[in-house]
Amino acid sequence: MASEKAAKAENAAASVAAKAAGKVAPLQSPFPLATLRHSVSHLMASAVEALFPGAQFGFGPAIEHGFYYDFELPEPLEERALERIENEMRRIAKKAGAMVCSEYTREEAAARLEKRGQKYKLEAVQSIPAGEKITFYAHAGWEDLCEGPHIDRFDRPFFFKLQRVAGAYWRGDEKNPMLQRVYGTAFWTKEDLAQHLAWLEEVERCDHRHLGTELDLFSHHQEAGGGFIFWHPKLGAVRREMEKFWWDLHQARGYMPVYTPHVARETLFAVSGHLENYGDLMYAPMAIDELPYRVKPMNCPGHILIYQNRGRSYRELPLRWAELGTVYRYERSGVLHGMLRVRGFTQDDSHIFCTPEQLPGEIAGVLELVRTLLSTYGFEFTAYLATRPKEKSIGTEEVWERAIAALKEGAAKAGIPLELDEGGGAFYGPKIDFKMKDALGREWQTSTVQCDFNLPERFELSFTDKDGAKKRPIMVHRAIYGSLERFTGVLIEHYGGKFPFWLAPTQVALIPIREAHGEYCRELAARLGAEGLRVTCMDDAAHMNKKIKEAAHDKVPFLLIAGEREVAERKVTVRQRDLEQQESVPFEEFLERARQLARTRSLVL
RNA sequence: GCCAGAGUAGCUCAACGGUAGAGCACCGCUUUCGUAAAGCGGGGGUUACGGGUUCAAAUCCCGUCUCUGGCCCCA
Repeated sequence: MASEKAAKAENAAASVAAKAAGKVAPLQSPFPLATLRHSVSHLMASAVEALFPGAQFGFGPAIEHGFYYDFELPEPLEERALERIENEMRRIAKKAGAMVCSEYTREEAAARLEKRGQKYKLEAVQSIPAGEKITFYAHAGWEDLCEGPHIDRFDRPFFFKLQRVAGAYWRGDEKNPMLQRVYGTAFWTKEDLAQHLAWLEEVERCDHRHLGTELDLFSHHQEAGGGFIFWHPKLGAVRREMEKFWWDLHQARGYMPVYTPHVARETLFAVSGHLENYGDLMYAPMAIDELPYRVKPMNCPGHILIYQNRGRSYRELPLRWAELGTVYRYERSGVLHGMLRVRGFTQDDSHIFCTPEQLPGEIAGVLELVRTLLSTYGFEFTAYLATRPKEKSIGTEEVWERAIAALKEGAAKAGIPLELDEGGGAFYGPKIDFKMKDALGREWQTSTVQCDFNLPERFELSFTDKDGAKKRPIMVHRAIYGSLERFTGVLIEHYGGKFPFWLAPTQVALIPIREAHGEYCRELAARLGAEGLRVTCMDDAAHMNKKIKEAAHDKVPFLLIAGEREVAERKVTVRQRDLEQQESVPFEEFLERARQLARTRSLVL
């Protein structure tokens, strides 16, 4: 078992490394890539001023894969203007020569910006703390307030591309005016740029929205409104496997299933505090028998009602209750995105009610569960301990300390290292969030474990302890998939639509060479089906070339081809996804292999 | 929600003021074939929806819905 896990992890790591290779840029030249990109953002700004006189400038930093610069322009910027800007950048770069840094006093700086009418830059210069240096960087007669650092000159070889235009609020605050942002990227070599662009193409190819259409996995509909996912049968099959796996893990760890309604009286959410703290994200009330009801945005109040239904003894704790609970949240239209950001989604939600003493053990249990689940899908992950927020939060300092200590202790027990996310906790308690890395090297937030001091208080939860005293239980919220929709969307991209055998919507396709071999194939299909495998028998009149093409298009893991030779020897010719070479094996041997792959939830295929 | 762009057959796209088209998919007939598209034929669109301009609108204008890229927020 241990070696099997190691093999899984190794396989996943190799695939991650291979795919991520595209985005790792080697360090070269005397300046880091981020410095080059920052300088190219200046170059772009100077080009924009040349082409759009009267432009106001915001900020223009380097970011993870490139840079951006925010502008306020007299006219809307269209994507097709990017080429013009690029050409102007090349023209300026040719004659630019050196990049020169000058230091000024606050007054001098303000005067220089005033002269050019740069209102955003003026605001920026005013917010530079006293005592800090105020510098400008200039090239080709164009200067910008900037702390640097920058490359020394523009006549070095470098390669860039402007990518897209977008809107962005000044200083990220939606009360401020919206500026136009141009994103781009830059590299020291042509090859690195080409490699990065190839990686972006690969990301595009793996986009779950495209694959979702191509593989007939899911859809959304204008008739239903944005943010609601319709799972097609093929993705339904994947989800059933995910749910089965999920439940197997939970059952083995002492969780019990609960089921709660989707709608409840508004008063329930008033008691829970959701109305007050979460109201903007909740759907409007509906009147039932003249009383207001709400669609649930979270599952916790429902689980609490079950807890409260009778007195609880310390003997029962910890209680671990789990539900695949579908919740609905009003998300602003602009944030919706495929399966990754939706308005209705199913959380693999669970609430653990326990004593303070039990907390570290419970946390360790959850973390182990997270690790087992994520690694089965081939994800690497990082765990972050999120501590008390600076602004409002509830609970005494002592309670927070104890909970954080319990989270740390639990993580140590489970052998999971924690990064620190200072002040990132919820107002009601500290938490551990997981970021998992997919095959393309991108990070996603899914799993979370949260301590909650708020709800037990609000609902006055209690248990009777050994000494007969009523005490307050601690509540742990945790979700591992987070949202089935989001996790599945990430999975589609992670696998590029090539689901491993255990998850594949169709696991095996049988292809008879002639009609006469159809009966043999149907028999084998029935055998495989009886094993619980998802099989299709392609015994219609089409030519076999076409069937192979179709099955390959659907990314079916195994094609079994049977003609005269196979029928005679009770064999099948196995054509494995993405493998040129094929082998002819006894059917029983294939069946055993398929069983094994499914049972172990192998990532190998 | 905000800024910008877009919505034509199931999918990918063409037509960009003058009769809405192609490839793939789908259906039918023929073909029974040894490894990634067999041949022939056929059906399918109130051009997202609603209004307007015009002799004439997929095409121009306005509104709504949905989507895309971002901002903000988040599972």
